[in-house]
This record gives sequence, C-alpha cells and structure tokens, in this order.
Amino acid sequence: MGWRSRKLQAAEADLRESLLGSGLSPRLVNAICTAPQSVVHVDPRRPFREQGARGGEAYFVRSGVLATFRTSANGGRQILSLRFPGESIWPMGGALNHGLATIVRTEIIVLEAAALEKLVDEYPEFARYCLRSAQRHEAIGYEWLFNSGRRSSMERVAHLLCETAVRSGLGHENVSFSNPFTQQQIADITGQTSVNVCRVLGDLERDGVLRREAGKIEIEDWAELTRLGGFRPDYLTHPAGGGIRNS
Amino acid sequence: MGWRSRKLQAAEADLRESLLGSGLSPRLVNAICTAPQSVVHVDPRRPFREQGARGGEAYFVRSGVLATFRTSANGGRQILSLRFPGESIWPMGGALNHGLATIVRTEIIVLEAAALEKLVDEYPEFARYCLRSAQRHEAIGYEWLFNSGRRSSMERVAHLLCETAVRSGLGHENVSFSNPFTQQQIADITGQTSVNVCRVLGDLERDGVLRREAGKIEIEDWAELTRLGGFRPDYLTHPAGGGIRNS
DNA sequence: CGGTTGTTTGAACTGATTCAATCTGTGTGG
DNA sequence: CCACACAGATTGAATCAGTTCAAACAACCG
Repeated sequence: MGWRSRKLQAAEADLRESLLGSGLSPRLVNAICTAPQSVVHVDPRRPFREQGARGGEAYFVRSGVLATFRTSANGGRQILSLRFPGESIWPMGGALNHGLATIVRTEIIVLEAAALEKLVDEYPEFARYCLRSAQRHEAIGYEWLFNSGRRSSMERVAHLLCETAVRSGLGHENVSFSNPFTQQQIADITGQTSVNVCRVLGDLERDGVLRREAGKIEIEDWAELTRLGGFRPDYLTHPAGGGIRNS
Repeated sequence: MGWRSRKLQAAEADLRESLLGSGLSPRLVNAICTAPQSVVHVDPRRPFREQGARGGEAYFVRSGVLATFRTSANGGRQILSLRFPGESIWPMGGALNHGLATIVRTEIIVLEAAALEKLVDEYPEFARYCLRSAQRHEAIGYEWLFNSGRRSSMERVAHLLCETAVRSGLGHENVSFSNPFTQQQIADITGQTSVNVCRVLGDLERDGVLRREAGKIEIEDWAELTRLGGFRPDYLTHPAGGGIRNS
C-alpha cells in the first residue's frame, strides 16, 4: 500500500488506478471498468441502502467513507464495517443482511454484480483479489469484535482513531486529520452511547493525547494513543499484488 | 446444506464428501485430497496454534469445534470465530493474527497452504468456494459484532445457543444437544464473565426456555429462545454449490 | 482419596447508561 | 444582520447491568 500515492489513498481513489495499483492486469481492469456502472454522490450521515434490499450490486468507494450497519429492536445502531476510498463491498448473494450509510459525503461507484461474477470465473487473479479483500475485512471485523468484547470504552475509542488514521492513509507521527465521525457514529462503531464517547474524548484531550478544534483531530501523542488502544496495525496491511501468501 | 446428511454435518465431516457436497468437481476434490496433509487429534479446551505462529497451513475440521481467539493485556480472552465440522480456516498470509484452540475434542486436517494456493489459481470453482466461505464467515463475524455491541447479556447467550444449534446441523423444534461449551467459553465468545453467564443460564432455565443436565442442553422453547436472541438464521445459509449469486 | 476443573451463590463495587437540561455552531429565511 | 431552527456536543445526577472478589459446592479422574 505504501507505494501508492498518499493523497490518492487518503481522499480519493480512481477505480482504474486503484485496481491497477492492486496488481491486477490491465486487461482485467479494463473489463471491470467497462462493466455497467454508475456513480452516486451521497450526503453525510445518510442511509444509502436499507437492510434487506435486493443484492446484485457491488460498491466501490471513490471518496468519503461508507458504513455497513444493523439496527436493533430498541433503536440502537451498530456499525459493522467501514469502507475507505479504494475499498469496496462485494455481493454476498441474496438480500443485503445489513444497511449501508455514509459517514461523510461519499462518492460510490455502483457496479452490476452479475457482470463481476463472470469476471471472477474468467480471471483467477480477480478471484484472488476478491478473496484477499474478503479476508482483510474478516480480519478487521475480528479486530472490532475483540474491541467490543474485551476492551474498555477508552481503549475502543483510541483503537478506532488509530485505525481511522492508518486507513485514511496518514503517517504515524503527530497526525492531524479532519475527524470524519460524529460522536454518535463513534458510539455506533464502538458499541456505546454518544454521551460516554463525549466523556472519553474529553478525557483523551485532557490527558494531552489529542486536541480537537473545528472538526479536526490532532493526535498529539501517537505512541500513547496506540498504547491506549492496543493498536497493532498488522491486521490492516493488505497483501497487495502478492498472492495469499506474503512477506 | 439441507440435503447433506444431518449426522455427517453434525458430528463428523469427511474432507472428500464435504467438498463434493459443496458442489466442487471430483477432479478438484481429488487434487485437494491428495495434497500433503496430516490429521491431528486435539483434546478439549486445548490451545492448538499460538497467536503469531507462522502461517502456511490450512485447517479443515473433521469433527469437534475449533475456535480462533485473541488474548487481551489483562488476561481476558475473546473467541473470534468457531469452525464446526466441514468448515475450515484458510491462510491469510504471514503470521496468524489469532490463536487457535479447541472447544471439545477435535479432529483437524492440516493442509499445506502452498499447494492449495496453486489450486485456487487453477480452478475458478475453488476460488469461488473459498470466496463464499470467507464471505460467510465475514457475515457470521458481523453478527457476533452486533451481538457484542448492541445486545444484552442474555440476548447474546440466547443468540449463541441458537447459532450453535443450527451450525451443529440440528432441527428447529425442541432441540436437545450436548452442550459443547463451558461457561467460561460462552463468556469468551459473548464478551462477559463466566459468573454472569452462569446467572444468565440460570435465568433461562428458571424461565423454562431450556433445561440442563449432564452436559446436555435441551431447548424447551425454541421460539422463545430465538426471540430472546433476536436470531434470524439467514446469515448462516451457505449458498452451497451455487455461485456468489444464490436463492 | 486428593487434586483439578467447572459451576453456583452472595455482597460490594463500578463503568457505562439513561434521562434531561444546557450549550455551541451552522445554516436559512426574513 | 438578526431570529430561528436544527444538529451535535457537553454536563450532571440517578440508576443499573455486569464485574470483581471470595467462598462453597459438584463432578470427574487417576
């Protein structure tokens, strides 16, 4: 991932460049890019697809952040995963078993799943690409599960901030980035209430780990934040280009 | 899945039969089954691979239950996923980012990942099989995440019992099965303490939802248990045989 | 029998929720 | 430019679900 343009990774990702960057062959990339597709712009904090919607579509995030979520009986919402620019959601078949919603304003390329499925059969490299991608999201999901199950409120928030910084393509030292989340969204991701998130962020700021102003978050002590969150970025390193095996 | 022998699904799964049952071609199944492999028997509640162990292996569960887990700084353990007979763990590359441990006595077929990777390239159907499998486990992981994040202690336990019954291949009405879990394991899965699990199980029994004796659990009111756990089995239905598309 | 592992119960404690009120910033229409 | 509405952030007080600690009990096994 490192060799890809930081700016591209952080803010915007072209479908073609992103796929080429993953090591897919030009011929395959061309086939994907000429498949039926449309681009959608969605405002921040807006639902995009309801849970239970018919499948048959794949989504590629060009810019912004897209979330998958489920809603509980008593109205609570749990965000299950995030997709940053260059990441995508591949169809599972049948109906969507979670809703899709945006975090910030997001550009989504909607592709026809049927066309892609054919490509999976025709191009072994594409199958491997999808497989790697699925396994990476599985790994991230397990990280989140560990978060929810065994970490304290502050650890969860710290971990999320670390992951967000890295997945946004930012460096590791004294990071400053525009915080994409409302406190309610952080709560929906980390499985708590927005009230408590507010308190935790306050504590983090009081302890000099981060500073907040005007929708921006500046990590003042990255080492301390990763320590607090128990954050080890291994699980995020996409074995791009290579096989299933890597390093 | 329905057409596969219940007994096979529940207790024991032959590698060959299981793969054939998933719709893979005999030629491919043969290639998989003749790849270098060994069978390991592991006692209940025993670690099998440590977190951080070198990858390069794939694991197929022939009988028993295998868990992936992570350990937190303060000694707490979180079980991230379970594999029932017929299910498997495919390598993610690099080192294992979680440990493996058994729930009950388990027979594991250990396959060489390198050999399988070649098959992924050679057989599109195998790539799709792996992809489906990864997506299914991703879906189960999301279900667990929702559990941890937004459901109460009792809901989580009820949901786990439902999932276990279904994944063990049992029917839906008045199920009675030998409970594979210790209370500590249920706690490790649902992200709580064994003390609380004990209380919740007691409550469930007192409310007439289930009965326990001699390591067995009898679900007396399946409808009520699924209601309590908010359990909808859709996410478990493996689109076996079919493509990514199904239904 | 003694050792080990798992279950049960009680009492005290606490991290996080809930409810409710207030505060802040931003955009909109008059 | 102000008034107003709205969404999000902040704070306090009361409450509670689940933890922690500790002790007793049960089952199993060599």
